[in-house]
Amino acid sequence: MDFENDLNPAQYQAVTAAGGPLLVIAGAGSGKTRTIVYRLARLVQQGVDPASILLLTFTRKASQEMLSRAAMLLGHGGDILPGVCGGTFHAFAYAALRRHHQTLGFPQGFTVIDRADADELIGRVKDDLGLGKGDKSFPKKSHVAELIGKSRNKECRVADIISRESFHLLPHADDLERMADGYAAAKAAHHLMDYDDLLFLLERLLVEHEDVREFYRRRFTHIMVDEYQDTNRVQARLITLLAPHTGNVMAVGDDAQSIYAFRGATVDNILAFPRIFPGTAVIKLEQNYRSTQPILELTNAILQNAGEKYDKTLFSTRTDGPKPELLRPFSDITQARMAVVKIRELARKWPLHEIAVLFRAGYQSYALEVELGKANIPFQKYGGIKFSEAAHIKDVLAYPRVVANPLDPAAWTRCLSFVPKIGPKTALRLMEAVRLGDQAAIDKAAKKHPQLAELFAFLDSLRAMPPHPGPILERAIAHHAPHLMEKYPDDYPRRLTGLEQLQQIASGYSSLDALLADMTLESPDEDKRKAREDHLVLSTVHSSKGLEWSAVLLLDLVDERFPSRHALTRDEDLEEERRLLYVACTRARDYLGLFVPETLYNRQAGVCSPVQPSLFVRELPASLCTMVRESLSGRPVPQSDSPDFAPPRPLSGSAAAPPSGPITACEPAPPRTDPSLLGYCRHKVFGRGKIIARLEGGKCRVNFPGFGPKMILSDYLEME
DNA sequence: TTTACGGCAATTTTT
DNA sequence: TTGCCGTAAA
Repeated sequence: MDFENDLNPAQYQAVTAAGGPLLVIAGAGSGKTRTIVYRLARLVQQGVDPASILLLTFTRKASQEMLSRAAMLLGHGGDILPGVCGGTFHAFAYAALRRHHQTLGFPQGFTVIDRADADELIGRVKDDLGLGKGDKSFPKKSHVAELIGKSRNKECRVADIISRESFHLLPHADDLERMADGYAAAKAAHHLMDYDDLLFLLERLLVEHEDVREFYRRRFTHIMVDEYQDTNRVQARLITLLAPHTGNVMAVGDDAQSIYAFRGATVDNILAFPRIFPGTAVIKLEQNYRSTQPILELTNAILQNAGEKYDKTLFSTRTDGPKPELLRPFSDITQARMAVVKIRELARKWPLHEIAVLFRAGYQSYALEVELGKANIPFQKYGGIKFSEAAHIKDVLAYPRVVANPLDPAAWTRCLSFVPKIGPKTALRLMEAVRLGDQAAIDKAAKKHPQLAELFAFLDSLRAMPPHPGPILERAIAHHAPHLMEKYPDDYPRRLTGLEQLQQIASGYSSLDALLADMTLESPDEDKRKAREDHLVLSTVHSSKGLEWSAVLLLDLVDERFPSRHALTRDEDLEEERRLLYVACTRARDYLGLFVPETLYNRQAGVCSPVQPSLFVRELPASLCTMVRESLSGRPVPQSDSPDFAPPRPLSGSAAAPPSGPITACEPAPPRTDPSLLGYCRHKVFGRGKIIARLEGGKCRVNFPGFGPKMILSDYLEME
């Protein structure tokens, strides 16, 4: 290993830094992973026992990649560096809690629940408290779950979250607090833990049990934390608690890439690190190995207007390359077609899997997905449903879950839902009967439903088996197969294949609990990146973190979409959107294309309305990109003049026809008396009404039942 | 109490 | 488009 040659001076400094706290600010594409891997390898080479190194990462994939690369450096072949304890905070917390579960008063262990299970439980709490019945203004259970989760991650009251970002729910604040309490109580009663509990409970374990804390502080002499900018407050406290006596805590991150504030991550952690660990050496990695200089100039400009940060300016030795392009389709609908044309062009230069299309939110790629289908371009979407979230997987896992924890309500309802005539209510009663050991009630129900007796017999037989996940899963799948066929008649074979994969995964485990926890903590959503050969990549910006492509296209860079309209009111939210854009643009190696549609199609109104380019695009110096307009044929046309962000002129009047094709997209709007514009509409005060006529000045005559005809500005109407 | 159906709203990001 | 929720029928 030739550290000096393989690394640049800053990287070398980070890799060879002596003991003590170390903070590495690693700009995008600056060889962050390389630095961690080399440091890991060097420590081991210097005789540090791998088992005394703790490597905390954001995803399991990241940790595996680092460990196997370090092993390679050390000449261990393709193996993963043996002994190093690596994984996510949640997975580490789970392992620790499991080890010490008696200490914490969970003699029977516990089950980790995912977001869907939490939603369900919260729904039940809502019913129990009799809240929200017939009240349309009461938030849905998943929304409530979100609020509760946020309050825990940010460590404030639910009411605070509400008053900060959902003030329309303030009338329900008390009820929502009660639900948060009820949810916590329900989890305790059923031996369940959600993601947040894992972290808080680990903290409690370490604070209250000095012996346990000392155990870990001695066991790990070196702690390395990746993506430190995405840690929340508990996670930072956990690091402090775990910090070894040697003081060897290394945090790596980039404050400019902090994009998880919505779930409690705070940039403060990385900014405060040197204060919390006095004597911290701070090293900045600023040389970028990924992108061309023109792309970096744009990304640096995006950061220019950011608030508090570690100042850094990325530079590259790759001075060549085209400027980023600003692509201007007529609308978000024609954007999809224009993107396909662009993708075809890029695909002449790079394989498809070197091209990615990124967007702010999952739904923004729907139109493109349709066009890609028509154009026969294969693609792979990231951020979609994960393997372990697929319904059939959860269905099958419900059986072993009942075996592992007979108090698990979500698991019971799932199993029992396959017995005809048994719904949520009966399922709940049966679970109670099981809990109380009320054999009479169970027998009675079993007599009534023959299939129920079968199910109980089956579950008992599972319980009687030795606790090996492999065989248990095999039986569960066999038992479930008929239901699968019934539930997914056309999709049956594909899902069965998925279950066989699950069986494979399960047989690699020796403990049922560990399998179940892993399935909720880190779904093996595989290395489909490399596995699927030549697929275009579609991804949300969040899921693109840490990845890179030769060419990157970014969709919908207009106000309300990116930045998202939810982020427009508060400054800190807007700052996060800016960093999100920064992350997106820094994924590109050679080509970056930014789509800025001139109009957005409004489905309800059936028209396209003009939009402003994204705030972040507007503030960019025009010289940093090239503008390309959409021609009538859908082909891009380079513009000789520099970008100009005067608000786009309305195509005709206040509305244009829906863009069904490139040509019709700019046909003149129909005359104002066109009957197609005389449909039904809604008004905040008068309710539903019928438009009788369109008048000058954007006004309409509308007939509201019960109120009679009124003259209304169409801005105040919502079309149906 | 279950199940089927239809209306209706919403649609950010996720360990 | 989906998916949630309330309603009505069985």
